[in-house]
Amino acid sequence: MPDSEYRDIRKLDLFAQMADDNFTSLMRGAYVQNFPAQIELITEGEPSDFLHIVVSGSVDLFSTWNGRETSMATVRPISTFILAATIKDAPYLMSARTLEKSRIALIPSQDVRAIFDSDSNFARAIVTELAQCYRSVIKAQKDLKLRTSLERLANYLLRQQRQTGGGAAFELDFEKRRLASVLGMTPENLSRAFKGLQPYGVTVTGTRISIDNQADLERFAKPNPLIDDFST
Amino acid sequence: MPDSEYRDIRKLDLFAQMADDNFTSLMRGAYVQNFPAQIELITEGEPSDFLHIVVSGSVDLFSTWNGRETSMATVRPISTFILAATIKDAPYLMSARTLEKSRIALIPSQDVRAIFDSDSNFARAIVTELAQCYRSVIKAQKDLKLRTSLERLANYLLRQQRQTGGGAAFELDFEKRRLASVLGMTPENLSRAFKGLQPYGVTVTGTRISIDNQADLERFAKPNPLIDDFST
DNA sequence: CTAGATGATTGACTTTTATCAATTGGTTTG
DNA sequence: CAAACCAATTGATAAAAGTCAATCATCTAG
Repeated sequence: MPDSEYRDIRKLDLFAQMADDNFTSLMRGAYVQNFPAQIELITEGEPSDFLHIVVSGSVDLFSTWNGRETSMATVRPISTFILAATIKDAPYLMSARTLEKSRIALIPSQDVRAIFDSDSNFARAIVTELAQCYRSVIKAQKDLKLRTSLERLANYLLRQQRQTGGGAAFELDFEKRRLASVLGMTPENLSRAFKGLQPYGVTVTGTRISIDNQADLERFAKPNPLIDDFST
Repeated sequence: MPDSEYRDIRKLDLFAQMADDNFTSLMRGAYVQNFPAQIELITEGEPSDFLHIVVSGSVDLFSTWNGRETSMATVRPISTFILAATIKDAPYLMSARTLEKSRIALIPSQDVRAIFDSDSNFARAIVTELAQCYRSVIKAQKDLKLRTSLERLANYLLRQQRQTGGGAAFELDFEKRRLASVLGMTPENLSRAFKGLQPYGVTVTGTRISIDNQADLERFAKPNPLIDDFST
């Protein structure tokens, strides 16, 4: 693993406070691999052999049932995924596939569990990370249960706007079909939902979104930190 | 706090492995209180001052937005709730109200955080608990995004059946209006959904459910451990 | 026991969302 | 360049779910 990557991973909240020895030992057992786009990295139901870290590129976490599929989350650098399965030594609940050419670090789950047992700083970091993940899913759940698809889209746009710096115009960070899946609707419906937001001053040109009337959109979307603020 | 309750709490996975001193010190700062039914114990958005433990009775975790309300989960004895908020020292994401007369233990959040820092067995238990909670919400999320309301109800009934021992007939464990909310539908819709399951051999009499054709219902519901098995 | 309250159900209707089919528009590739 | 492909959009329709109002059933308080 190149030194710069090693240092980047070390800087992750999850690893930042742990003992040097333990980090080194974790990394000794780790692979780093380049994957092309659209490769299925893990499949739900399989045992969790590795904790994964997205070093570059991006990864889609998705689930299937009865021939249907839904996108649960997108993982972007630099962060980990399937920490809970690793810790519990339980089967993956979600599958993962690369969205683009990606570089992924794989740390054997049993190493993670072993060092978790011996390094209390690492254990604490894991707690914080898991609590964060838990709260994120709860927010997603509230979004899904309390809002219509139009409201979900409106709030998604406002979040995306904030995340890209707050300007009136910004780019969607993934293709619309997957945005639809993330938001829990069909692509056709997303198309119509974008139209439905026109009266509130939303203009769409390809992947470019322009919010022409911030106040109107916010009045409609009613964003709420207990749903939309991913940092707390 | 009566001795028997003290011992029951001590037996919880979360506290079972921690040092005696630390447990005693946690409990010294704790209150135990009896609440009547329908009392709002915590309100979403408030700072998380206490980790709560349901000693007896039951508690509904729910959320609201824009005048709408949805039931997120039910907590039954003996377990804790809002652990993630306590650990992160972040605002509650859900409100909680007693469903019936309930006995609740309240442990000051700062005590939990302090002992979490010093007792690594406790920290480990918290990790396991959080990972469990996280995976439960992911399952709920999959249930919601991948299934229609009829399928959710069918699978709920099968889960409930298993949980009550597996017999063909069993009781619903809460009122239908709240079941509807948990399943993400309106009470009217739940009524119709029960009718919709009649062709698969489901009979409803008040809160009593009878599954007359197990195979048929399962063929329709297609239960999946990665969604419906809450133990992994 | 009865009146009142509350939850459950039903019917009629509307809204929301999904499905299917066809078209558009851009991109890739032989 | 043209064919092939694929995501996105659009229109027509169907299915799912929500809303509103009325009624029914159950339970409880006086």
